[in-house]
Amino acid sequence: MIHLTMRQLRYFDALARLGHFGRAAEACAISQPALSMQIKEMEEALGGVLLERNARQVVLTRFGEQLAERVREILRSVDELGDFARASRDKLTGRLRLGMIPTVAPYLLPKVIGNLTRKHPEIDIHVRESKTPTLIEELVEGRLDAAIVALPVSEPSLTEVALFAENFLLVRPPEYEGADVPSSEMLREMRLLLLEEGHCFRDQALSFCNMQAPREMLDASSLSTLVQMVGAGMGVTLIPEMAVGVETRSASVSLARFADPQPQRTVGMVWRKTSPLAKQLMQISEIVGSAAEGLRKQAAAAQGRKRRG
Amino acid sequence: MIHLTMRQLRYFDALARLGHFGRAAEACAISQPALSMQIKEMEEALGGVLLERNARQVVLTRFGEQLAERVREILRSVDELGDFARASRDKLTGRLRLGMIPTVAPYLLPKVIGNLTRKHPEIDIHVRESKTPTLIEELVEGRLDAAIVALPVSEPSLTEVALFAENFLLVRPPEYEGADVPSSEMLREMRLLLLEEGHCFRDQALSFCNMQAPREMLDASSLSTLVQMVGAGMGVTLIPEMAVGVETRSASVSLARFADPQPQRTVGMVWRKTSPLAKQLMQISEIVGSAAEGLRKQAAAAQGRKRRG
DNA sequence: TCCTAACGATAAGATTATCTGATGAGCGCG
DNA sequence: CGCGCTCATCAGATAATCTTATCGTTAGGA
Repeated sequence: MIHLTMRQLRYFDALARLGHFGRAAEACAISQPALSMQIKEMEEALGGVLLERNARQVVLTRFGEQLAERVREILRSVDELGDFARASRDKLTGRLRLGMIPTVAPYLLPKVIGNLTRKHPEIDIHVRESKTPTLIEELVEGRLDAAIVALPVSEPSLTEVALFAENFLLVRPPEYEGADVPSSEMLREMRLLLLEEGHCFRDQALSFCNMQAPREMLDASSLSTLVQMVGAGMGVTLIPEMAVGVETRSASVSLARFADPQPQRTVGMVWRKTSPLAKQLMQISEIVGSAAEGLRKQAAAAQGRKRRG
Repeated sequence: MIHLTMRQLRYFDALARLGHFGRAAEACAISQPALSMQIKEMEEALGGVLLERNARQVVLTRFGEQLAERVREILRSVDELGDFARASRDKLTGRLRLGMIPTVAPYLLPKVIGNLTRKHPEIDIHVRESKTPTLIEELVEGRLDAAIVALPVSEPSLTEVALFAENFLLVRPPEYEGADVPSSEMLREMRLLLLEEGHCFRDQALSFCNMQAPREMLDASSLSTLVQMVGAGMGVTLIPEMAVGVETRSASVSLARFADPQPQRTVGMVWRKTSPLAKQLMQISEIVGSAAEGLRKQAAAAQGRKRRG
């Protein structure tokens, strides 16, 4: 019977991911020779070459590639044993790797971390901010425990829970204050500023206006930048309610609410259906949801002040 | 992050299976203290008690039980990495754990082992002889690579390939030689000797006669015994064609073939759909099939001699 | 009630596996 | 042609794991 160790699997996984002995060793917090040796032993144990060492790079053989997939799956299961153990103890404790999209994170995160650590001091939150596809991939692969994204995700292996829905508000240069709110058709005639490609919020905004992406190449990398651009008179944009408090506080822009049906998005939390933390995550989603609720109330108040001010 | 080793998983698996530190240690080919230590470390790593050490026995906790299931699954995947590696090398080589039912094994096995090792000298065949349910269980759990049983098995996780169909012949005491062959209805009036419970061949025989099990408690544990009992005038029985050569050579019994539709069974080979050896197993099934073909020709010749002799 | 056998836990020393740091060899690039 | 980057190899150090011997507990029989 072939004798593989967990070490070998972990090292190989790192190597397969990074394609570089030195960096993989660093990721495993060991020296490069240690990794080389384990990989070599693994190849001997399996009786096949896992990767080709070309001068400038390391490439997985077809065999190595297929094996890497299986190994990843195994490591995921092994890591889940730990989660399962924690869940069995039935307390909200230990590491929680949480992903968030960039149009939610800056506004929701402080509140979430505050509420969560207040209610569960033993919890150890690691947050990663990425766009939806990256988050989903990491989630499915077990490198995240849960993610907060715009729904729907429609990934069959994931459970999704809606946290809240929020409207999009129109941000215009200050001289528009009090002007009529344009319909979605009229928006198409205006210069609409957008986030760069890959942000789901960009697509949602475009979809509301029922338009293609303009080819102006002025895309911003954050909502904050967008609002600044509007303040500079470069055009108009949309932002989610949640961002109102933070983003319009110090900018000289005019905020307006669309007529019904207002554009909106649903933000929710997703996790692997098979996650042993399911029960805990459901609890957490409630905490996050109420944090968001509080935030939206603040934002509404801020908008009121803004409009009156 | 929790650090579990493959050792710990293997030792725990053995312990969960055997429920006994000493025997589990023996199964792992280590000393009992070594196993105790690893289990203890595993419990510490997971932060939960895996089993209760009562004075006379060890019992898995609910947590341990659930964990054991996951661990088994993981170990199965890990072991399959080896199989996968072999399969990738695309040669028929290495260990092959093959199960067979007792009404096939004694007749087919010598020929199969001969043919297989002749064509593939590097193959290392381990055979286990058990009744169908045991074989299927071990197969599904990854403790066997393939099994030869009577079809259908109807286990959704298994692939089944028919190897051959064989008729059942009537075995009577010698004085019946040349007498009319009874119909299946008439069989019910005769004293039909059967294998003990659990053999699929017993059920197939009963089903052909369309009858319940008689309550005579004379069940035999092998076809060989059955034929001897017939020779001693205790009744009649059925045997599969394949057994004719071996079982009636030295017994003074009369063989007769039923009128069509003759009773029969289909013998086939099964393996996990997910087995990385699938390709190889398909090849092997062909070799086994042709071995069986040869055997059945021999058996037919033997029957001819018997009838004439 | 006491003794014994069975069982799992513990401890000390030996053994094996794994790691580090130094160094070597192959290769692309300036 | 030598430099820098990369992975492989080696020797000695360190850490993980094992074995043997022994202990404490408990159930069952004398």
